[in-house]
Amino acid sequence: MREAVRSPRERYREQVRDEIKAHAWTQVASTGASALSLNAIAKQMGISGPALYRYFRNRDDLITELVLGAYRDLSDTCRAAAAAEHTPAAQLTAVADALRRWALAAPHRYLLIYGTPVPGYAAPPEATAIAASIMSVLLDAFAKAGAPAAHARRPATDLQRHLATHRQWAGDHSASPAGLRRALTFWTRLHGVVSLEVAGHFTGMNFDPALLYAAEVDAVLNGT
Amino acid sequence: MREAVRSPRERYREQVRDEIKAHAWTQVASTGASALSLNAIAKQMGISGPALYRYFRNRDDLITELVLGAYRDLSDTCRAAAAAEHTPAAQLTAVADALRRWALAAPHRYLLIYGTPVPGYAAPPEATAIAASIMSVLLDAFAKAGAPAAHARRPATDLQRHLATHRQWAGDHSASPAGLRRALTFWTRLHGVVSLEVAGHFTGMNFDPALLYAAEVDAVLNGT
DNA sequence: CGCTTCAGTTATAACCTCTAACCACAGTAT
DNA sequence: ATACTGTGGTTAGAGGTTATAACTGAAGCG
Repeated sequence: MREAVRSPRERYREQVRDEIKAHAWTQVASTGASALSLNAIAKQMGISGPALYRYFRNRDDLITELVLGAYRDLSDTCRAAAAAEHTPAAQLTAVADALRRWALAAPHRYLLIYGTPVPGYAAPPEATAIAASIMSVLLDAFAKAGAPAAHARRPATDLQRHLATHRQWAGDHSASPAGLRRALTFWTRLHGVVSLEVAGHFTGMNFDPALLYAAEVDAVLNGT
Repeated sequence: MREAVRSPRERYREQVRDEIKAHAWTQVASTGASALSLNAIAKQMGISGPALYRYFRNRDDLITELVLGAYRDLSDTCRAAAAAEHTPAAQLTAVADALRRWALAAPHRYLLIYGTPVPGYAAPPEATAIAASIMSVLLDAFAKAGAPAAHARRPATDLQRHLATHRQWAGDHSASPAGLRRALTFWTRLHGVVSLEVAGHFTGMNFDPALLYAAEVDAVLNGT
Protein backbone atom coordinates (compact mmCIF):
# COMPACT_ATOMS: atom_id res chain seq x y z
CA MET A 1 0.00 0.00 0.00
CA ARG A 2 2.88 2.38 -0.56
CA GLU A 3 0.71 3.88 -3.24
CA ALA A 4 -1.57 5.29 -0.57
CA VAL A 5 1.02 7.91 0.27
CA ARG A 6 1.54 9.53 -3.09
CA SER A 7 3.62 12.47 -4.01
CA PRO A 8 2.45 15.77 -2.52
CA ARG A 9 1.26 16.82 -5.94
CA GLU A 10 -0.96 13.78 -6.18
CA ARG A 11 -2.38 14.43 -2.76
CA TYR A 12 -3.11 18.05 -3.57
CA ARG A 13 -4.71 17.01 -6.81
CA GLU A 14 -6.99 14.55 -5.07
CA GLN A 15 -7.93 17.14 -2.49
CA VAL A 16 -8.92 19.70 -5.11
CA ARG A 17 -10.90 17.10 -7.02
CA ASP A 18 -12.81 16.33 -3.86
CA GLU A 19 -13.47 19.99 -3.25
CA ILE A 20 -14.79 20.39 -6.77
CA LYS A 21 -17.05 17.40 -6.31
CA ALA A 22 -18.29 18.81 -3.02
CA HIS A 23 -19.29 22.07 -4.68
CA ALA A 24 -20.83 20.13 -7.53
CA TRP A 25 -22.95 18.16 -5.10
CA THR A 26 -24.38 21.25 -3.45
CA GLN A 27 -25.20 22.56 -6.89
CA VAL A 28 -26.81 19.30 -7.95
CA ALA A 29 -28.78 19.19 -4.73
CA SER A 30 -30.24 22.62 -5.31
CA THR A 31 -30.77 22.91 -9.05
CA GLY A 32 -30.31 19.40 -10.41
CA ALA A 33 -27.62 17.89 -12.56
CA SER A 34 -28.69 19.39 -15.87
CA ALA A 35 -28.03 22.89 -14.52
CA LEU A 36 -24.59 22.05 -13.18
CA SER A 37 -22.21 24.86 -14.13
CA LEU A 38 -18.45 24.42 -14.08
CA ASN A 39 -18.03 28.16 -14.18
CA ALA A 40 -20.10 28.63 -11.07
CA ILE A 41 -18.08 26.02 -9.24
CA ALA A 42 -14.85 27.74 -10.22
CA LYS A 43 -16.20 31.07 -9.06
CA GLN A 44 -17.16 29.59 -5.68
CA MET A 45 -13.68 28.16 -5.31
CA GLY A 46 -12.06 31.45 -6.20
CA ILE A 47 -10.33 30.10 -9.28
CA SER A 48 -10.96 30.87 -12.89
CA GLY A 49 -13.12 28.72 -15.12
CA PRO A 50 -10.70 26.80 -17.28
CA ALA A 51 -8.66 25.77 -14.23
CA LEU A 52 -11.23 23.03 -13.58
CA TYR A 53 -10.24 21.32 -16.79
CA ARG A 54 -7.00 20.33 -15.09
CA TYR A 55 -9.07 18.07 -12.86
CA PHE A 56 -11.89 16.90 -15.08
CA ARG A 57 -11.71 16.44 -18.82
CA ASN A 58 -15.15 17.96 -19.29
CA ARG A 59 -18.56 18.41 -17.74
CA ASP A 60 -19.70 14.86 -18.47
CA ASP A 61 -16.60 13.55 -16.77
CA LEU A 62 -17.50 15.37 -13.58
CA ILE A 63 -21.09 14.19 -13.78
CA THR A 64 -19.94 10.62 -14.29
CA GLU A 65 -17.85 10.95 -11.16
CA LEU A 66 -20.92 12.18 -9.28
CA VAL A 67 -22.98 9.31 -10.63
CA LEU A 68 -20.41 6.79 -9.50
CA GLY A 69 -20.24 8.45 -6.10
CA ALA A 70 -24.00 8.28 -5.77
CA TYR A 71 -24.02 4.62 -6.77
CA ARG A 72 -21.30 3.80 -4.25
CA ASP A 73 -23.10 5.68 -1.51
CA LEU A 74 -26.40 3.99 -2.25
CA SER A 75 -24.75 0.60 -2.37
CA ASP A 76 -23.07 1.24 0.97
CA THR A 77 -26.24 2.35 2.70
CA CYS A 78 -28.14 -0.66 1.36
CA ARG A 79 -25.44 -3.06 2.51
CA ALA A 80 -25.26 -1.37 5.89
CA ALA A 81 -29.02 -1.55 6.30
CA ALA A 82 -29.02 -5.24 5.45
CA ALA A 83 -26.08 -5.99 7.72
CA ALA A 84 -27.84 -4.43 10.70
CA GLU A 85 -30.58 -7.05 10.63
CA HIS A 86 -30.59 -10.81 10.72
CA THR A 87 -33.82 -12.24 9.41
CA PRO A 88 -34.28 -11.84 5.66
CA ALA A 89 -37.60 -10.06 6.09
CA ALA A 90 -36.11 -7.56 8.50
CA GLN A 91 -33.18 -7.04 6.16
CA LEU A 92 -35.41 -6.31 3.21
CA THR A 93 -37.63 -3.85 5.04
CA ALA A 94 -34.50 -2.18 6.38
CA VAL A 95 -33.07 -1.90 2.89
CA ALA A 96 -36.35 -0.53 1.60
CA ASP A 97 -36.53 2.05 4.37
CA ALA A 98 -32.92 3.04 3.84
CA LEU A 99 -33.48 3.39 0.12
CA ARG A 100 -36.44 5.71 0.52
CA ARG A 101 -34.73 7.80 3.17
CA TRP A 102 -31.66 8.01 0.97
CA ALA A 103 -33.76 9.17 -1.95
CA LEU A 104 -35.78 11.73 0.00
CA ALA A 105 -32.69 13.12 1.71
CA ALA A 106 -31.40 14.28 -1.68
CA PRO A 107 -33.95 13.82 -4.45
CA HIS A 108 -31.61 15.05 -7.16
CA ARG A 109 -29.04 12.49 -6.10
CA TYR A 110 -31.57 9.73 -6.65
CA LEU A 111 -32.62 11.25 -9.95
CA LEU A 112 -29.00 11.48 -10.97
CA ILE A 113 -28.97 7.69 -11.01
CA TYR A 114 -32.52 6.72 -11.84
CA GLY A 115 -33.90 9.80 -13.53
CA THR A 116 -33.65 10.95 -17.12
CA PRO A 117 -30.21 10.03 -18.41
CA VAL A 118 -28.18 13.08 -19.41
CA PRO A 119 -28.04 13.58 -23.19
CA GLY A 120 -24.59 12.57 -24.22
CA TYR A 121 -23.10 10.28 -21.75
CA ALA A 122 -23.26 6.52 -21.29
CA ALA A 123 -23.06 4.95 -17.87
CA PRO A 124 -19.56 3.60 -17.27
CA PRO A 125 -19.25 -0.17 -16.76
CA GLU A 126 -18.34 0.42 -13.13
CA ALA A 127 -21.80 1.89 -12.57
CA THR A 128 -23.54 -1.24 -13.79
CA ALA A 129 -21.21 -3.28 -11.62
CA ILE A 130 -22.28 -1.34 -8.55
CA ALA A 131 -25.91 -1.62 -9.59
CA ALA A 132 -25.43 -5.37 -9.74
CA SER A 133 -23.90 -5.32 -6.29
CA ILE A 134 -26.99 -3.55 -4.95
CA MET A 135 -29.12 -6.19 -6.59
CA SER A 136 -27.04 -8.90 -4.95
CA VAL A 137 -28.05 -7.58 -1.55
CA LEU A 138 -31.66 -8.21 -2.48
CA LEU A 139 -30.85 -11.57 -4.01
CA ASP A 140 -29.07 -12.68 -0.85
CA ALA A 141 -32.01 -11.80 1.31
CA PHE A 142 -34.62 -13.36 -0.94
CA ALA A 143 -32.56 -16.50 -1.33
CA LYS A 144 -32.40 -16.87 2.44
CA ALA A 145 -36.05 -15.98 2.83
CA GLY A 146 -37.50 -18.74 0.70
CA ALA A 147 -41.05 -18.62 -0.59
CA PRO A 148 -43.64 -16.92 1.65
CA ALA A 149 -46.55 -19.00 2.89
CA ALA A 150 -48.92 -17.20 0.56
CA HIS A 151 -47.45 -18.69 -2.61
CA ALA A 152 -46.17 -21.93 -1.24
CA ARG A 153 -47.75 -23.97 -4.00
CA ARG A 154 -48.23 -21.40 -6.69
CA PRO A 155 -47.25 -22.57 -10.18
CA ALA A 156 -44.29 -20.88 -11.82
CA THR A 157 -45.24 -17.89 -13.91
CA ASP A 158 -44.06 -17.10 -17.41
CA LEU A 159 -41.68 -14.57 -15.96
CA GLN A 160 -40.23 -17.06 -13.54
CA ARG A 161 -39.59 -19.62 -16.25
CA HIS A 162 -38.00 -16.92 -18.37
CA LEU A 163 -35.71 -15.86 -15.56
CA ALA A 164 -34.61 -19.44 -15.02
CA THR A 165 -32.76 -19.20 -18.31
CA HIS A 166 -32.06 -15.47 -18.35
CA ARG A 167 -30.15 -14.89 -15.16
CA GLN A 168 -26.87 -13.44 -16.32
CA TRP A 169 -27.70 -10.17 -14.57
CA ALA A 170 -27.54 -12.03 -11.26
CA GLY A 171 -23.95 -13.03 -11.93
CA ASP A 172 -23.30 -16.43 -10.48
CA HIS A 173 -25.73 -15.93 -7.66
CA SER A 174 -27.42 -19.13 -6.55
CA ALA A 175 -30.89 -17.66 -6.03
CA SER A 176 -33.81 -19.70 -7.32
CA PRO A 177 -35.86 -18.38 -10.24
CA ALA A 178 -38.50 -17.37 -7.72
CA GLY A 179 -35.85 -15.46 -5.82
CA LEU A 180 -34.73 -13.70 -8.97
CA ARG A 181 -38.30 -12.77 -9.75
CA ARG A 182 -38.99 -11.42 -6.29
CA ALA A 183 -35.77 -9.43 -6.11
CA LEU A 184 -36.49 -7.87 -9.49
CA THR A 185 -40.06 -7.12 -8.54
CA PHE A 186 -38.96 -5.67 -5.22
CA TRP A 187 -36.62 -3.33 -7.02
CA THR A 188 -39.08 -2.11 -9.63
CA ARG A 189 -41.92 -1.60 -7.18
CA LEU A 190 -39.82 0.37 -4.74
CA HIS A 191 -38.50 2.44 -7.60
CA GLY A 192 -42.01 3.01 -8.88
CA VAL A 193 -43.10 4.66 -5.66
CA VAL A 194 -39.88 6.44 -4.83
CA SER A 195 -39.25 7.86 -8.27
CA LEU A 196 -42.74 9.29 -8.51
CA GLU A 197 -42.37 10.74 -5.05
CA VAL A 198 -39.01 12.44 -5.60
CA ALA A 199 -40.16 13.75 -8.97
CA GLY A 200 -43.04 15.40 -7.18
CA HIS A 201 -45.88 13.51 -8.81
CA PHE A 202 -47.54 12.87 -5.46
CA THR A 203 -47.49 16.47 -4.31
CA GLY A 204 -50.98 17.78 -4.25
CA MET A 205 -52.48 14.32 -4.18
CA ASN A 206 -52.60 14.58 -0.42
CA PHE A 207 -51.93 11.05 0.71
CA ASP A 208 -48.98 9.62 2.58
CA PRO A 209 -46.50 7.94 0.22
CA ALA A 210 -44.92 6.17 3.18
CA LEU A 211 -48.00 3.99 3.56
CA LEU A 212 -48.06 3.16 -0.12
CA TYR A 213 -44.39 2.32 0.07
CA ALA A 214 -44.87 0.12 3.11
CA ALA A 215 -47.72 -1.65 1.36
CA GLU A 216 -45.48 -2.41 -1.60
CA VAL A 217 -42.76 -3.77 0.65
CA ASP A 218 -45.32 -5.89 2.41
CA ALA A 219 -46.79 -7.12 -0.85
CA VAL A 220 -43.51 -8.57 -2.04
CA LEU A 221 -42.49 -9.97 1.33
CA ASN A 222 -45.75 -11.55 2.43
CA GLY A 223 -47.79 -13.00 -0.30
CA THR A 224 -48.74 -10.52 -2.97
CA MET B 1 -68.26 28.52 -33.02
CA ARG B 2 -67.36 31.52 -35.15
CA GLU B 3 -64.21 31.63 -33.08
CA ALA B 4 -63.05 28.45 -34.80
CA VAL B 5 -62.43 30.36 -37.99
CA ARG B 6 -60.10 33.05 -36.74
CA SER B 7 -58.48 35.81 -38.63
CA PRO B 8 -55.85 34.67 -41.14
CA ARG B 9 -53.20 36.03 -38.82
CA GLU B 10 -54.38 33.86 -35.99
CA ARG B 11 -54.40 30.84 -38.23
CA TYR B 12 -50.90 31.53 -39.47
CA ARG B 13 -49.74 32.04 -35.92
CA GLU B 14 -51.13 28.70 -34.84
CA GLN B 15 -49.55 27.00 -37.81
CA VAL B 16 -46.10 28.37 -37.03
CA ARG B 17 -46.47 27.44 -33.37
CA ASP B 18 -47.25 23.90 -34.44
CA GLU B 19 -44.26 23.81 -36.74
CA ILE B 20 -42.02 24.99 -33.93
CA LYS B 21 -43.41 22.32 -31.65
CA ALA B 22 -42.86 19.70 -34.32
CA HIS B 23 -39.20 20.61 -34.63
CA ALA B 24 -38.92 20.73 -30.87
CA TRP B 25 -40.29 17.20 -30.64
CA THR B 26 -37.73 15.79 -33.03
CA GLN B 27 -35.05 17.49 -31.01
CA VAL B 28 -36.43 16.16 -27.74
CA ALA B 29 -36.65 12.70 -29.22
CA SER B 30 -33.01 12.70 -30.22
CA THR B 31 -31.20 14.62 -27.50
CA GLY B 32 -33.72 14.95 -24.70
CA ALA B 33 -35.51 17.96 -23.31
CA SER B 34 -32.62 19.42 -21.36
CA ALA B 35 -30.67 19.96 -24.58
CA LEU B 36 -33.53 21.60 -26.44
CA SER B 37 -32.19 24.62 -28.31
CA LEU B 38 -34.43 27.40 -29.59
CA ASN B 39 -31.65 28.60 -31.80
CA ALA B 40 -31.32 25.23 -33.48
CA ILE B 41 -35.06 25.13 -34.10
CA ALA B 42 -34.97 28.57 -35.66
CA LYS B 43 -32.09 27.55 -37.87
CA GLN B 44 -33.98 24.48 -39.06
CA MET B 45 -36.99 26.63 -39.88
CA GLY B 46 -34.90 29.15 -41.79
CA ILE B 47 -35.72 32.02 -39.49
CA SER B 48 -33.51 33.85 -37.08
CA GLY B 49 -33.30 33.05 -33.38
CA PRO B 50 -35.27 35.80 -31.70
CA ALA B 51 -38.19 35.33 -34.08
CA LEU B 52 -39.29 32.37 -31.98
CA TYR B 53 -39.95 34.67 -29.07
CA ARG B 54 -42.95 35.99 -30.96
CA TYR B 55 -44.51 32.58 -30.47
CA PHE B 56 -43.22 31.44 -27.09
CA ARG B 57 -42.31 33.74 -24.24
CA ASN B 58 -39.23 31.66 -23.43
CA ARG B 59 -37.76 28.20 -23.47
CA ASP B 60 -39.70 26.98 -20.45
CA ASP B 61 -42.89 28.09 -22.11
CA LEU B 62 -42.16 25.87 -25.09
CA ILE B 63 -41.24 22.97 -22.86
CA THR B 64 -44.43 23.41 -20.89
CA GLU B 65 -46.34 23.23 -24.14
CA LEU B 66 -44.55 19.99 -25.01
CA VAL B 67 -45.30 18.58 -21.58
CA LEU B 68 -48.97 19.41 -21.93
CA GLY B 69 -49.01 17.89 -25.40
CA ALA B 70 -47.44 14.71 -24.09
CA TYR B 71 -49.94 14.53 -21.25
CA ARG B 72 -52.85 15.02 -23.61
CA ASP B 73 -51.53 12.40 -25.98
CA LEU B 74 -50.97 9.90 -23.21
CA SER B 75 -54.40 10.57 -21.79
CA ASP B 76 -55.98 10.08 -25.19
CA THR B 77 -54.22 6.80 -25.87
CA CYS B 78 -55.16 5.48 -22.44
CA ARG B 79 -58.79 6.44 -22.90
CA ALA B 80 -58.83 4.95 -26.37
CA ALA B 81 -57.30 1.73 -25.14
CA ALA B 82 -59.89 1.46 -22.39
CA ALA B 83 -62.75 2.30 -24.70
CA ALA B 84 -61.83 -0.51 -27.07
CA GLU B 85 -62.52 -3.16 -24.45
CA HIS B 86 -65.52 -3.99 -22.34
CA THR B 87 -64.56 -6.05 -19.33
CA PRO B 88 -62.60 -4.14 -16.70
CA ALA B 89 -59.74 -6.63 -16.76
CA ALA B 90 -59.41 -6.35 -20.52
CA GLN B 91 -59.53 -2.57 -20.27
CA LEU B 92 -56.76 -2.47 -17.71
CA THR B 93 -54.45 -4.77 -19.59
CA ALA B 94 -55.16 -2.77 -22.73
CA VAL B 95 -54.30 0.47 -20.95
CA ALA B 96 -51.13 -1.08 -19.55
CA ASP B 97 -50.07 -2.30 -22.98
CA ALA B 98 -50.84 1.04 -24.55
CA LEU B 99 -48.91 2.85 -21.87
CA ARG B 100 -45.79 0.76 -22.37
CA ARG B 101 -45.96 0.99 -26.14
CA TRP B 102 -46.46 4.74 -25.87
CA ALA B 103 -43.42 5.02 -23.63
CA LEU B 104 -41.16 2.84 -25.75
CA ALA B 105 -42.21 4.55 -28.97
CA ALA B 106 -40.65 7.78 -27.69
CA PRO B 107 -38.73 7.30 -24.46
CA HIS B 108 -37.88 10.98 -24.11
CA ARG B 109 -41.56 11.84 -24.35
CA TYR B 110 -42.27 9.60 -21.40
CA LEU B 111 -39.30 11.00 -19.51
CA LEU B 112 -40.49 14.51 -20.27
CA ILE B 113 -43.48 13.76 -18.07
CA TYR B 114 -42.23 11.23 -15.55
CA GLY B 115 -38.49 11.75 -15.60
CA THR B 116 -36.33 14.29 -13.83
CA PRO B 117 -38.22 17.56 -13.67
CA VAL B 118 -36.44 20.35 -15.53
CA PRO B 119 -34.71 22.79 -13.18
CA GLY B 120 -36.75 25.94 -13.29
CA TYR B 121 -40.24 25.20 -14.27
CA ALA B 122 -43.27 24.03 -12.34
CA ALA B 123 -45.92 21.85 -13.92
CA PRO B 124 -48.93 23.97 -14.82
CA PRO B 125 -52.21 23.12 -13.10
CA GLU B 126 -53.59 21.84 -16.39
CA ALA B 127 -50.95 19.11 -16.33
CA THR B 128 -52.10 17.79 -12.98
CA ALA B 129 -55.67 17.95 -14.22
CA ILE B 130 -54.79 15.71 -17.15
CA ALA B 131 -52.84 13.41 -14.85
CA ALA B 132 -55.96 13.11 -12.75
CA SER B 133 -57.97 12.29 -15.85
CA ILE B 134 -55.59 9.45 -16.65
CA MET B 135 -56.01 8.21 -13.13
CA SER B 136 -59.78 8.33 -13.53
CA VAL B 137 -59.53 5.82 -16.36
CA LEU B 138 -57.92 3.40 -13.93
CA LEU B 139 -60.40 4.24 -11.19
CA ASP B 140 -63.33 3.58 -13.50
CA ALA B 141 -62.02 0.18 -14.45
CA PHE B 142 -61.12 -0.88 -10.92
CA ALA B 143 -64.45 0.33 -9.60
CA LYS B 144 -66.24 -1.80 -12.17
CA ALA B 145 -63.92 -4.74 -11.58
CA GLY B 146 -64.56 -5.20 -7.89
CA ALA B 147 -62.24 -7.22 -5.69
CA PRO B 148 -60.50 -10.21 -7.28
CA ALA B 149 -61.18 -13.63 -5.86
CA ALA B 150 -57.75 -13.78 -4.30
CA HIS B 151 -58.44 -11.09 -1.73
CA ALA B 152 -62.12 -11.51 -1.33
CA ARG B 153 -61.95 -11.56 2.44
CA ARG B 154 -58.64 -9.86 3.04
CA PRO B 155 -58.69 -7.33 5.88
CA ALA B 156 -58.20 -3.69 4.95
CA THR B 157 -54.60 -2.61 5.07
CA ASP B 158 -53.24 0.53 6.70
CA LEU B 159 -52.96 2.06 3.29
CA GLN B 160 -56.53 1.29 2.43
CA ARG B 161 -57.82 2.84 5.63
CA HIS B 162 -55.67 5.87 4.98
CA LEU B 163 -57.03 6.27 1.47
CA ALA B 164 -60.60 6.09 2.75
CA THR B 165 -60.04 9.52 4.28
CA HIS B 166 -57.42 10.85 1.86
CA ARG B 167 -59.09 10.61 -1.48
CA GLN B 168 -59.12 14.16 -2.76
CA TRP B 169 -56.80 13.16 -5.59
CA ALA B 170 -59.59 10.99 -6.97
CA GLY B 171 -61.86 14.00 -7.27
CA ASP B 172 -65.41 12.97 -6.59
CA HIS B 173 -64.93 9.50 -7.98
CA SER B 174 -67.03 6.89 -6.28
CA ALA B 175 -64.40 4.16 -6.18
CA SER B 176 -64.06 2.18 -2.96
CA PRO B 177 -60.95 2.55 -0.84
CA ALA B 178 -59.83 -0.79 -2.24
CA GLY B 179 -60.32 0.58 -5.73
CA LEU B 180 -58.29 3.66 -4.91
CA ARG B 181 -55.54 1.50 -3.54
CA ARG B 182 -55.46 -0.78 -6.53
CA ALA B 183 -55.49 2.05 -9.06
CA LEU B 184 -52.66 3.78 -7.25
CA THR B 185 -50.69 0.56 -7.02
CA PHE B 186 -51.34 -0.21 -10.66
CA TRP B 187 -49.96 3.17 -11.62
CA THR B 188 -46.81 3.01 -9.52
CA ARG B 189 -45.98 -0.56 -10.48
CA LEU B 190 -46.34 0.07 -14.19
CA HIS B 191 -44.27 3.20 -13.84
CA GLY B 192 -41.63 1.31 -11.91
CA VAL B 193 -41.03 -1.09 -14.77
CA VAL B 194 -41.50 1.33 -17.65
CA SER B 195 -39.38 4.11 -16.22
CA LEU B 196 -36.47 1.80 -15.57
CA GLU B 197 -36.84 0.38 -19.03
CA VAL B 198 -36.92 3.69 -20.90
CA ALA B 199 -34.05 5.02 -18.79
CA GLY B 200 -32.02 2.04 -19.96
CA HIS B 201 -31.50 0.37 -16.62
CA PHE B 202 -32.48 -3.01 -18.02
CA THR B 203 -30.11 -2.89 -20.97
CA GLY B 204 -27.40 -5.43 -20.46
CA MET B 205 -29.43 -7.36 -17.91
CA ASN B 206 -30.59 -9.58 -20.70
CA PHE B 207 -34.12 -10.45 -19.73
CA ASP B 208 -37.40 -9.50 -21.36
CA PRO B 209 -39.02 -6.52 -19.63
CA ALA B 210 -42.31 -7.34 -21.33
CA LEU B 211 -42.67 -10.44 -19.17
CA LEU B 212 -41.90 -8.53 -16.01
CA TYR B 213 -44.42 -5.91 -17.05
CA ALA B 214 -47.07 -8.51 -17.78
CA ALA B 215 -46.41 -10.10 -14.41
CA GLU B 216 -46.98 -6.78 -12.68
CA VAL B 217 -50.22 -6.23 -14.53
CA ASP B 218 -51.34 -9.71 -13.59
CA ALA B 219 -50.33 -9.20 -9.98
CA VAL B 220 -52.62 -6.22 -9.52
CA LEU B 221 -55.49 -7.67 -11.52
CA ASN B 222 -55.57 -11.19 -10.13
CA GLY B 223 -54.68 -11.49 -6.53
CA THR B 224 -51.43 -10.23 -5.13
C1' DC C 1 21.19 24.20 -9.22
C1' DG C 2 18.81 23.60 -13.33
C1' DC C 3 15.24 21.22 -15.73
C1' DT C 4 10.71 19.61 -16.13
C1' DT C 5 6.13 19.29 -14.89
C1' DC C 6 1.94 21.27 -13.88
C1' DA C 7 -1.62 24.49 -11.67
C1' DG C 8 -3.56 28.53 -12.87
C1' DT C 9 -3.96 32.50 -15.79
C1' DT C 10 -6.03 35.30 -19.87
C1' DA C 11 -7.82 35.34 -24.57
C1' DT C 12 -10.81 33.41 -27.62
C1' DA C 13 -14.15 30.58 -30.25
C1' DA C 14 -18.57 28.82 -30.51
C1' DC C 15 -22.50 28.03 -28.50
C1' DC C 16 -26.79 29.33 -25.68
C1' DT C 17 -31.14 32.44 -23.94
C1' DC C 18 -33.25 36.57 -24.15
C1' DT C 19 -33.96 41.93 -24.76
C1' DA C 20 -33.91 46.14 -27.48
C1' DA C 21 -34.49 48.66 -31.39
C1' DC C 22 -35.79 48.86 -35.90
C1' DC C 23 -38.02 47.68 -40.50
C1' DA C 24 -41.61 46.36 -43.54
C1' DC C 25 -45.76 44.64 -44.56
C1' DA C 26 -50.85 43.03 -43.82
C1' DG C 27 -55.21 44.28 -42.33
C1' DT C 28 -58.24 47.84 -40.86
C1' DA C 29 -60.38 52.17 -40.20
C1' DT C 30 -61.16 56.61 -41.85
C1' DA D 1 -57.52 55.62 -51.69
C1' DT D 2 -54.89 56.76 -47.59
C1' DA D 3 -53.20 56.78 -43.22
C1' DC D 4 -52.70 54.01 -39.03
C1' DT D 5 -51.73 50.21 -36.27
C1' DG D 6 -50.38 45.63 -35.07
C1' DT D 7 -47.22 42.15 -35.84
C1' DG D 8 -43.66 39.01 -37.85
C1' DG D 9 -39.18 39.38 -39.01
C1' DT D 10 -34.64 41.35 -38.78
C1' DT D 11 -29.83 42.70 -36.63
C1' DA D 12 -27.15 44.10 -32.51
C1' DG D 13 -25.82 43.04 -28.16
C1' DA D 14 -25.66 41.66 -23.10
C1' DG D 15 -24.51 38.00 -20.31
C1' DG D 16 -24.27 33.25 -19.72
C1' DT D 17 -22.23 28.54 -20.86
C1' DT D 18 -18.39 24.75 -22.32
C1' DA D 19 -14.06 24.16 -23.98
C1' DT D 20 -9.32 25.04 -26.22
C1' DA D 21 -4.89 27.50 -26.84
C1' DA D 22 -1.05 29.81 -25.30
C1' DC D 23 1.41 31.61 -21.66
C1' DT D 24 3.40 32.28 -16.74
C1' DG D 25 5.23 31.16 -12.43
C1' DA D 26 6.31 28.12 -9.10
C1' DA D 27 6.83 23.61 -7.05
C1' DG D 28 9.12 19.17 -7.21
C1' DC D 29 12.98 16.33 -8.54
C1' DG D 30 17.36 14.45 -10.33
